[in-house]
Amino acid sequence: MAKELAKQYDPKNVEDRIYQTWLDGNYFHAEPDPEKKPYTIVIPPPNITGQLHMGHALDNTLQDILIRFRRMQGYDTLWLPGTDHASIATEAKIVAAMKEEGITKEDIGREGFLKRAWEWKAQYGGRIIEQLKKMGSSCDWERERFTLDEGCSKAVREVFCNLYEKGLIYRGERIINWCTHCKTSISDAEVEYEEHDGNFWHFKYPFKDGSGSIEVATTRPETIPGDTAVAVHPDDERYKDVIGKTVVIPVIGREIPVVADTYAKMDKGTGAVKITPAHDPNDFEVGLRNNLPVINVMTDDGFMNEKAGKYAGMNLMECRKAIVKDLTDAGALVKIEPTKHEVGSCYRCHTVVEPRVSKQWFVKMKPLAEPAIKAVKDGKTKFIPERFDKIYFNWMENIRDWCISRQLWWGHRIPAWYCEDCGEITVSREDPTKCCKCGSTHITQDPDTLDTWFSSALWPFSTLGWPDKTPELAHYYPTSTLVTGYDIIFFWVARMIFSACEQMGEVPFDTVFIHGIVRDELGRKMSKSLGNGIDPLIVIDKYGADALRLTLATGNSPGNDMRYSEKKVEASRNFANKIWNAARFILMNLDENEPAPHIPVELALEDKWVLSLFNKLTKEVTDNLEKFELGIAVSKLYDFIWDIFCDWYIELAKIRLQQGGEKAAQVKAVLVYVMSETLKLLHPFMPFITEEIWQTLPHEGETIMKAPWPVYSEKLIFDEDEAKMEIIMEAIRAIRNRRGEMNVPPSRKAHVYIATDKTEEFETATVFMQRLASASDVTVGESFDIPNAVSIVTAHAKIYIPMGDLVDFEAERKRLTKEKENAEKKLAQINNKLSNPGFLSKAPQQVVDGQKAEAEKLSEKIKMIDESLSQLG
RNA sequence: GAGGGUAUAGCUCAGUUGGUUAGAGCGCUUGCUUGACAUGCAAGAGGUCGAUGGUUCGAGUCCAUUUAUCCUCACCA
Repeated sequence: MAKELAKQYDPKNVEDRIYQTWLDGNYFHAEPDPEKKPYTIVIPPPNITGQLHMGHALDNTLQDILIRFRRMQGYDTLWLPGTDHASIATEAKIVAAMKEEGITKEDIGREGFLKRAWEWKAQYGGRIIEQLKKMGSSCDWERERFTLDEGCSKAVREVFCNLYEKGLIYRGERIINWCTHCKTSISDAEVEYEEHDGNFWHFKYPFKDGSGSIEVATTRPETIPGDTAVAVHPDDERYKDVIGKTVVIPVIGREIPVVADTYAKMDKGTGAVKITPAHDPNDFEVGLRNNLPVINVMTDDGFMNEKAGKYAGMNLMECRKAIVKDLTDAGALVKIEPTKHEVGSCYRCHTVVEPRVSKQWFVKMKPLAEPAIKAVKDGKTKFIPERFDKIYFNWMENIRDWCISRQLWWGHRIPAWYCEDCGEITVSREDPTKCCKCGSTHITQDPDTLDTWFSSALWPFSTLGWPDKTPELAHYYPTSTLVTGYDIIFFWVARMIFSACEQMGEVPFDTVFIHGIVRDELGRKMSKSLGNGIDPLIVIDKYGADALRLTLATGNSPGNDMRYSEKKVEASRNFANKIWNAARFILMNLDENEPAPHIPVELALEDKWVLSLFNKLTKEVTDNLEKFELGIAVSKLYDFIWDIFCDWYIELAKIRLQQGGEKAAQVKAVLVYVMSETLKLLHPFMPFITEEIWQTLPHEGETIMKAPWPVYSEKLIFDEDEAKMEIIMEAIRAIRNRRGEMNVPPSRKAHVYIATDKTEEFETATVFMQRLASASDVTVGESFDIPNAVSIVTAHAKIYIPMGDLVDFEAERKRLTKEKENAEKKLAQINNKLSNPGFLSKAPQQVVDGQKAEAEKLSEKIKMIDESLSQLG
């Protein structure tokens, strides 16, 4: 016994230590090597406010699998990590922390606030990175980036100026989504819609000339003080005569015109609609077309302002109630109609979003979207699974201009300066000292910052040094694969694609590998409010990172959601333990001076069998990984290791190990070879345990991480031996099956007689039968006549076990009859096919031959069952 | 309103370009202290692949219709 391992695998003794050796070896670091093909992944940068959750665990497991696979295949592999400053989320956290201390942003001012934010980043920004390391992520930590670091900021500034100079960034008064809690504008993508119960309130607006009234409906009565018109359709016969007339807003008393606009739909409600340009996107358009004034009646924190008259100071809901009451009292209410409608809320704080007119910076999207659509249509970037390109196209084709300015302090400040003298805007790569038009030095910078997604949109190239021409950019760009969840396609993936097409003239990545979200055991989204989130770190602590990774990689197909359950992790943990014990068994049998893994010259049947299966496994796993079928790849590995290698090969190996000498040396070599090669294939999925075992086994090289990926070998094809082995295994299974049915304990051995024409196979199998089928002895011959025996029929043999005292002959006859019927049924099906001329002429020869062979096997089996039945008497 | 996903064993899910008898894990039943592993070994029960129709020699897989369920997008008073 050379080395000894613990009886059970304990990841706690292994994972941190192994990770440290990888760091010490600098194995994750990449330097551009022009001799090698690059393979690059940039991490979806987690927020610095973030804590590792299951989504990160899944996302990073998938990335690490791909990166480790390609690294072993010999690519120049770079996985570039980093974090996102997450403007709105981070600022909210810091503001909340300050609130605890009783201070506000305004108390400490912009500079003081930013100082605090950077301190906060220094303190907490590294937390998520440390957590990613726990997962085993093999990122090049020397190249870690931050969206607000110097290089990224330079890229942001370059892109802003670039787009501004091309007229693709502009400043204007538009309706934007306003979050009254975060007190900032947000983009369309940042609004989440949810169905709410609400009402249509129908009100009468009287004509000024006393000639009756016009009825309008609204779901938001609090906007009434901001009404500046009532619109009707120009072709609407009912209202033909009122166009141009003046109505009086009830209670408010302000006079507004009735205008004709096609926006008013004749078949909706009364056909007349009130227009509030300051607080509704459509109304804003109507206002522009009809030159209506824009009256903003709300403050930036969700209250009515002085323009709302007596309602000033109320919050929106109070105002709604008050207005409804006042209008009702004034007799203006016609009816209240309950309804359901979509209400937008802020994706960060879930406060109801108010549409509001405001002066903001926008990116003109149409010219940017077109090349980005074309790039995907031309296949320059492929989505996996493919169906996500539809989602991408749908969004890109219907995109509206992107509001990029935020009324926040934490972020990239907008590089625009306003001249107090001439009003000109100076946009510049370097901070200007004077107005670009009049030369005045009285200029002030825009106080706003950019949408956090503006900087993450540049991530694939800003992190490689752009706008500078670095060797990294030249070698690693465009990146290879982007791994992310479908929930982030609009926010991030689409914006990276159009940004890269515009700035680099090239797509940012070849492939977007999309995964779903990890749900809880009941299929619900994991969320803070439900409290159903599972902390990956706790799972790792209990079961190990390898078990968690295996769980997330198994049974997960691209783009689909998956449910987390602890049972699954348990099964993964058990698998880790299984491998551990297989290794333990091998090590127990190795000598001190065991040679490095190699294939011995002399091979036994079972050696060829296992090598042949391993060889096929290598090909399949490689193919699957190249096609992003990670779940399929890992389940094949699982099956091979557990069923083929452990349950069969190791059991058979014990025979020769006990014999010692040459035979034992031979089988040891095969054990070591297959084990260590299989560990390589498994390494991307379970990096820690595979490294730990690989290091303990005889090996060449420093780390399994850099060991060459196994390749399919012509020398390891042993089809005939595989077939022979299969015949033997079939017989062993059949014997076990019969013994099992009769509840015979393994301790009760019995002589086994095998009547077969495959005498050679079964003679080699004698020892296998003794070991695996409780045979005391085995006699192989052409035919036997053994009374009172249990008989077992396989396609290639008729097996007798004289255990007459245990046999119920009546049951035996029934069983054999049933088995015969089954065989006959199948045979009939196959013969049916084989007599079909269409099948014979159109099916591939391989399939036809297979069916013919199967038919032969079945007839043979039926013949043998008949024999057995007649012997029963 | 538009688009999309999913439906396969009691549960959770795989199933690759259509091809022998549709798989796994968990759960269940039976038997095992087989000197790597009870986080284990062996055996077993359990499925008309949501429904209908079509294409095909052949359909869980492709097409159409339909039901259930989930999601995304959308400015409708």
